[in-house]
Amino acid sequence: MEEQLNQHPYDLDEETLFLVSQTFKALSDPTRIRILNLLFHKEHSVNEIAEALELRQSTVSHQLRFLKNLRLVKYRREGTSLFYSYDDEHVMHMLKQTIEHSKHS
Amino acid sequence: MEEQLNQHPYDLDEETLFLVSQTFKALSDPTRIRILNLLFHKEHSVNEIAEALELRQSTVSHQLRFLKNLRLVKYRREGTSLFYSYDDEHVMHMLKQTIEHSKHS
DNA sequence: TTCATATATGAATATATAATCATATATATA
DNA sequence: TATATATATGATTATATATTCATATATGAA
Repeated sequence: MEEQLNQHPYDLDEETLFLVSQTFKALSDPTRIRILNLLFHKEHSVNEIAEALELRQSTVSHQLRFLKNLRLVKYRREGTSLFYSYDDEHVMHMLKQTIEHSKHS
Repeated sequence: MEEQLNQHPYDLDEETLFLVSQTFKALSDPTRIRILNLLFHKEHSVNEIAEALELRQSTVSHQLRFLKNLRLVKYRREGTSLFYSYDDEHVMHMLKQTIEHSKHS
């Protein structure tokens, strides 16, 4: 028997609410935005990202794990390096649009 | 003389970064998502929102202030009631798309 | 196997944030 | 003016989150 906590006609069910909030939360942090913005152009290794954005390696790694869990990025291995690239066209499109929107405001 | 803190070619300037992160932060909280989702259909007073979503009046008021500061909602007065409606088509479009996207995943 | 390099992970900490309570403010009406 | 109703606000608290340091793990080369 399914739980039905949301009986109001114009309210969202919990699962949808969680997914939507998580997606936008991924895009709500400046560091994650900068990382994804870097990945627009091409894939980058963890160290490349850290150097380009002047961030600690562990900071980048933690944030990449966050993005990976939401399937917003993926990676391929090359030796000891992991090259990350984006993995969600819809989210990247939203990000790009909002960046353009913000630049002109 | 303008400050130039971001010398890296593929990085974003601070102002854009702040605007983008704030916009997505507005959409990253379940309560704010539910409020905006309610406003898709029509304007609502603060109490109507609180009742429909089973939230405290002060919770709704605080969140509406947050959304108002970002110009995502506006209001009109009618007696002692304030009727809130959305005020940013771009953001509402993103929200709707992401909700639909999440419902089907 | 040993060493070097790249990345991931866990714990700790500082900060941000959402919800709540109590109360203030504003408007309308008697 | 006095009262009722609707909303806003400030302080508090609990929770979530980002960053950092120290260290573990994994891969490749010598």
